[in-house]
Parts: sequence; structure tokens; C-alpha cells
Amino acid sequence: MERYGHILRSYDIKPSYTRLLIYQYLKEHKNHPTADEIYQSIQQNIPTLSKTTVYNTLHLFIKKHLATMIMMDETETRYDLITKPHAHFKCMSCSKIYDVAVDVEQFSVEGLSDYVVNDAQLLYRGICPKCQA
Amino acid sequence: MERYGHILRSYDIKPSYTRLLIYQYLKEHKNHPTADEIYQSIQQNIPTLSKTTVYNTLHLFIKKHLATMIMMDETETRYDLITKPHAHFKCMSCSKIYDVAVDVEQFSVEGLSDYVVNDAQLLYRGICPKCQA
DNA sequence: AAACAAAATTGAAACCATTACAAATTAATG
DNA sequence: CATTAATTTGTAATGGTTTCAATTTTGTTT
Ligand SMILES: [Mn+2]
Ligand SMILES: [Mn+2]
Ligand SMILES: [Zn+2]
Ligand SMILES: [Zn+2]
Repeated sequence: MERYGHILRSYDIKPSYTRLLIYQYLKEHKNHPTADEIYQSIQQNIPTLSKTTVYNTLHLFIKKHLATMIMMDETETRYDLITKPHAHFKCMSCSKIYDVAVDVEQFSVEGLSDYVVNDAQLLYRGICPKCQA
Repeated sequence: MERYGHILRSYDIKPSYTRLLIYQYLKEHKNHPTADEIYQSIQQNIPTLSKTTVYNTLHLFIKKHLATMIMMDETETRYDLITKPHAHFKCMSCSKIYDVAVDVEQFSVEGLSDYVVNDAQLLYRGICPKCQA
């Protein structure tokens, strides 16, 4: 928990207990959770936790470029820590989102030279191997 | 209008008047409209148009791989015809979505060999040139 | 320590894009 | 014309997210 304090501070985020737990959850559950999944989990440690705080914290993380949001369908927004660039694959059958390894060098796209790029995402949709039986 | 009938038919979509108008709107307004923007525009030609029909038609277009949905933030889903692959850049200041010339196919991603890929999207977020003043 | 100010958290209500669903209209078939 | 299927419509419901004022916690000053 507290071992993540310096990480939050390096992103100009004051490491409150709630923020540490939310960061820890994202760090140790890389399954692109929804805000509600994070809430349900941390509520066990902080019974008074408000869902608004989860949203507030996630928005703060995003503003500080520590996390990003992944939207594959309109029903649920998912969150992911910004680590090394990788792509996401969503199976339209089982709804699972997979991490996909990607070569970073390919991401230097011409035509963006005048743009300030804060975030880049490569998203795929289709059918995963398990659902092809 | 009717000149688009054969296009819809080639995607196994029966070209009703409403569907033709919605397709025409997407074809001639490449600004990634929301469902409501499409509705507001076509309502002038079809006063009895229902917003449900707009959603139904867009979902049909997507199922037939004629259109795709772009989700950059949680408030509004945007729609785009599937033409030649290109990326999207969303300015976090003015909220405009730009087309970026990129051949997404060139992004040879390892680890997708066993997946069936139906759709690929490359999304950028940042600040556009106009908003850097 | 007490008093004050700033930041973080909470809870309930409101928001609003999207969906569900059954009725109504239109098109297709014979 | 009669029957059936397909399309469209309108309203209500859904549910994830936001708003916002109150509360609690944290930090600062005397
Ligand atoms: Mn990921
Ligand atoms: Mn586009
Ligand atoms: Zn699957
Ligand atoms: Zn801009």
C-alpha cells in the first residue's frame, strides 16, 4: 500500500489512503476494471467509501496521466494504468478484454507532428480463441 | 439518395428511405456525428422520425460492417462509416475529432494470430494545433 | 493546543444517452 | 384482398455517471 506513495507523489497526487487503495487495485488487477468493480472491492476495506470518490480519484489519475479510460462499448467505461504501450482486444462473444503486445515504434504516425498527443490507444474487436469452438 | 441503394444492398441491408437518409448523412458528414446529431438533421426530412429508429439503423449498419462506433469519452458515442482505415484524434480542449491518415493494417501486432479481428481502431487524445495558442 | 483554512470524502438527487418493448405502420407475398 | 413479415414509432425504464452541498479529514497559523 504505502509502497506506492512515492509513485503517486511523482505524478503530483497526494497519496491518501483511498487513492493508494485504488492505485493498488489498478496495479494488481490488470483486467481493466469498471468503476463499480473497483468500488465493490475497496468497499471491503473502507466501508464508508463513496462511489463518487472512486470516480473522483479515477478522473484525477487520468488528469495526471497516470491512468486512461478504455471504452469499447457504450455500457461500461474501463480503466487501465498507463504503463508501456499495448493494444486491447475485446471479444464480442465473451466480452473479455485482452492485452495485446505491440511494437511501440510503429506508433510514430506522420500527420500528428503539430498535435500534442497525451494518449494513444489501439483497439481491436472480434472473437477470441476460446470462443471459436 | 437512391444512388446509395446498391451500396446498402451490397451490405445485405434493405434500402428503406430512412436508412438511405441515415447512410447519406454519414457519407456526407464525415464529422463523426452522435446519434442525436443524425436525428436532429434527418428529422427535418422525416418529421415522424423516431430516435429509436436512428439507433436501430446504426446498430444494423454496425452489424453489417458498414459503420463503426467511436467512443472517446463516456458521454457520447460517435459513428463513422467504415472506409479506408484511418486513426482518430480527439482534442481534449475543443472536443473536435480529427481524422488522421494512418493505415491501421500496417500495425502488425504480434499475438493476434489466433484471434478473429473484425474491427481495428487507433485513437489519440491530446491538444489540437488550433488550441495551442 | 486551539482556531482557522484548504483539501478530500460522502450521500442523495439529477442527468441523460441508450435500451426495452409493445403497438402501429409499411412492405412483401401469394 | 388477405396474411405475414419487416420496419418504424413512442413511451417508459435502465443504469452508469455527474452534480453539488454537506461533512469529514488534513494542513497551517497563532
Ligand atoms: Mn491493458
Ligand atoms: Mn473518421
Ligand atoms: Zn471470447
Ligand atoms: Zn482543439
